[in-house]
Amino acid sequence: MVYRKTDKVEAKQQQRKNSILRAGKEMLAEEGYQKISIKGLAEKAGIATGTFYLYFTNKDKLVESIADEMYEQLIDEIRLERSKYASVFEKLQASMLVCVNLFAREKQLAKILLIQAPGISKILNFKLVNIEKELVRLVKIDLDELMEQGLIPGQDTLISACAFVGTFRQVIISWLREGRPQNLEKSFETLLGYNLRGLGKHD
Amino acid sequence: MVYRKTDKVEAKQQQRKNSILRAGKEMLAEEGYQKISIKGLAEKAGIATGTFYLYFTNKDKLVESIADEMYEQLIDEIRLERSKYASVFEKLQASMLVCVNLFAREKQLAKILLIQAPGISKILNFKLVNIEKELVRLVKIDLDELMEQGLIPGQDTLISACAFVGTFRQVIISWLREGRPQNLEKSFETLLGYNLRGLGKHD
Amino acid sequence: MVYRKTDKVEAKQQQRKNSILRAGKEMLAEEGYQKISIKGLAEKAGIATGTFYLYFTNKDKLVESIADEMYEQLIDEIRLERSKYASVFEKLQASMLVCVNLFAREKQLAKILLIQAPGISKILNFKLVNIEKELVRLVKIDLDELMEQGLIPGQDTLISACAFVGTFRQVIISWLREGRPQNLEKSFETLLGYNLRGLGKHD
Amino acid sequence: MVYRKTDKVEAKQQQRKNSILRAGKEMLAEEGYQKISIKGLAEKAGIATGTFYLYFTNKDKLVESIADEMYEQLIDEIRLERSKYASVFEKLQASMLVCVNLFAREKQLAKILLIQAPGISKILNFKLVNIEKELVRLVKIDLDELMEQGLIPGQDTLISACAFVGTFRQVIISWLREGRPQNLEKSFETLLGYNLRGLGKHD
DNA sequence: CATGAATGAGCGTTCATTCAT
DNA sequence: GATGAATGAACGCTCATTCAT
Repeated sequence: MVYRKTDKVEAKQQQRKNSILRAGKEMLAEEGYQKISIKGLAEKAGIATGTFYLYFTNKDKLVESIADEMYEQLIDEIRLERSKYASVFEKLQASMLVCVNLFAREKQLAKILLIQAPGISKILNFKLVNIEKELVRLVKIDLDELMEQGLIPGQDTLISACAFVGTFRQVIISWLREGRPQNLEKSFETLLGYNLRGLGKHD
Repeated sequence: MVYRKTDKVEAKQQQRKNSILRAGKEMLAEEGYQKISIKGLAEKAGIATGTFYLYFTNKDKLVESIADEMYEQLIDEIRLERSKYASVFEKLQASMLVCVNLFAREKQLAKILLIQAPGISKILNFKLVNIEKELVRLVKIDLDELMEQGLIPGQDTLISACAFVGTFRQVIISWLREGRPQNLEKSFETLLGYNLRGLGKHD
Repeated sequence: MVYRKTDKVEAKQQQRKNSILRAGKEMLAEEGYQKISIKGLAEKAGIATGTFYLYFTNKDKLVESIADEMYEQLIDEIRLERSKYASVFEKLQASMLVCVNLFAREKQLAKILLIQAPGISKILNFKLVNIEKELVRLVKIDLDELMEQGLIPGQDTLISACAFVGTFRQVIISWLREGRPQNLEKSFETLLGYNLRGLGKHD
Repeated sequence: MVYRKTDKVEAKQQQRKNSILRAGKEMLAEEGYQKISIKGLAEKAGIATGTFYLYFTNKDKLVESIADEMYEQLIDEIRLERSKYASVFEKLQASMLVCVNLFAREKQLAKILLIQAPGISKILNFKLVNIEKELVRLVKIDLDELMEQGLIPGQDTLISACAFVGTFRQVIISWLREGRPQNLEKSFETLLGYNLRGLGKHD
């Protein structure tokens, strides 16, 4: 991608938009959607309340943007990481590692996605839920392939995919809420083992 | 004193309280806490707004009542069911079966607990989260015992307990959101197998 | 007046009405009109909320009744006491002494009349104000007579009557609010002297 | 930053604040505290309900502001006027003349202070009562001094101060309520004479 | 374009009054 | 007549959104 030389104004505007998004994520992670007041958000972003509406149609649209950004960030990283491996097992493993690492790195994102998602406006919830669904879908594709290849026994891969994702989800939630396990990334191997056994992976 | 609180009156009142609770659960399941307006709730329950306050101190207290009710319902059923079995494996299995059956029976309860829990007033969120934590705690106790008895290999039982609960959680969420798997109860065996393998249960 | 033999029921009802009036006065003196809730009033009077409306049309009417009762009590006592004396000076003196003694005896009544009167529904305020006006009117009649008799010099008796009543009013208010002077009745002589001098009473 | 708080804007805001205060005083004088509804007040002030809260924290704080304003206005005028005279008699006279003139000029203020004061929120009542107490206190100081100087005979100056203030209070109240005396300021001399005689001022 | 004061619909809650029992 | 649960209008207040500057 070739960068078009943006003039100062355009840069400033992008910067403003980003500061709004950043403030939005922060508040979404800490307080939940309803607690966000545009006045408070604007203050945090260093702008006037009215300015917010120059960048986002309304409160809902801001949160939609946050969701879209999160979706892209997660799926892009997964795509990128998967491309580095050849075997489906490795690809599957890479997918989950990306999630764990991303969430470990960006707690905020994790809180929004795994904890705050509901209780938000219908449309936003829909978007956030979609991220989760997409992850299960990707895992299911992998499992179907592994089954076809005879690397795992025949099974209801929808259930298995849910189970697979669910184990990670629950551990991450525990880590977010209670700080246990202390080191999320270290738990990855343990969890992966649990799931591979669960899938009945042939040695 | 002529006015007597007759059985009929008392029955009517209990009925009213229940209709408020029912309306509350319904709205909580469908819309989330913040979207509940007392006016709307009262309309749904077929009462005047003021009447609500004869039965509940305020909005928060209603949701607390719902949470408490759910907590008791779930934990009581688990306790009862566990008492029927002797082996830890059977007890563990019974615990999860209770959950699956209860949620299959009371979709609303499942939605509130698994989907809407956050984004609710701090105190309520705390209560709902506690239900989940309690479940993980109970499973962990079982796993610790199984490990001691040498029925499963040495492992980080916190991770395993999370994983265990997480698989059920995710499948139930999928069922709630997308209707798949169609028959939740039938998936139980599959899911149990996945987890027993994951735990490394000795044959 | 010959007492008609009332049956038990009628007695009970009068008793009830009185207990409502008593509770009303108490609350009016302590809290002011707006703070009176019918529920609280009923509780204090030992009746059910609905019962209140069997005895009084509404909240306003209760307070009107209280005002009427107070008016009669004060004016009747004044009339009675005045009748015991021949000279106008003595009658005037007797009028004020009645007020001071009554207020000293029934602090509640004083609080309602001198402190809480306004801020009450228009009509009630009107009634309470009338008590005060009546007192000034009575004093003015006395002063006019004294002037005619040449016992006090020529003067604007409206002003003098207001001044006369005002001195008592202010001292009583001070006593109600701050407890000073400690003994209201002892201050009567002092105050009377102040006013007689003020009126220019010939020795 | 393009938006600048220009003088014009600031003037507009001060004007708005004043119109709220004016509406508040008007309603307070006519209806009493409890009858003020923010919606009604806003309507009278020509603003939206929400706008009120940009200028005052809440209803109580508005009335506090009104009280504070009144207190300062009265006490300041008294201080100023007293400073123009040397003898205590003149100072005392000046104090009361200020009151009479101020109340004659600002009927509203008089109504709030002398008629509506009670029945208002505890804190406000406290403030308004304090104005009255302060006046009595000031008068008492003067009387104590006059007594020390031998210009008036020995007496209970608390009672005398109350009496003194009470005469003015009652006349002003009569003027407010009934329009009599028609000309308040003309009555001042009469009233002053009454009190000086009452105090036993030596010729 | 940026601002933040202004808006007013909508919230949770109270309470004088009604009415079925 | 007595009861107290039920009613719903009205309250003080908040906050997403608009718009004059």
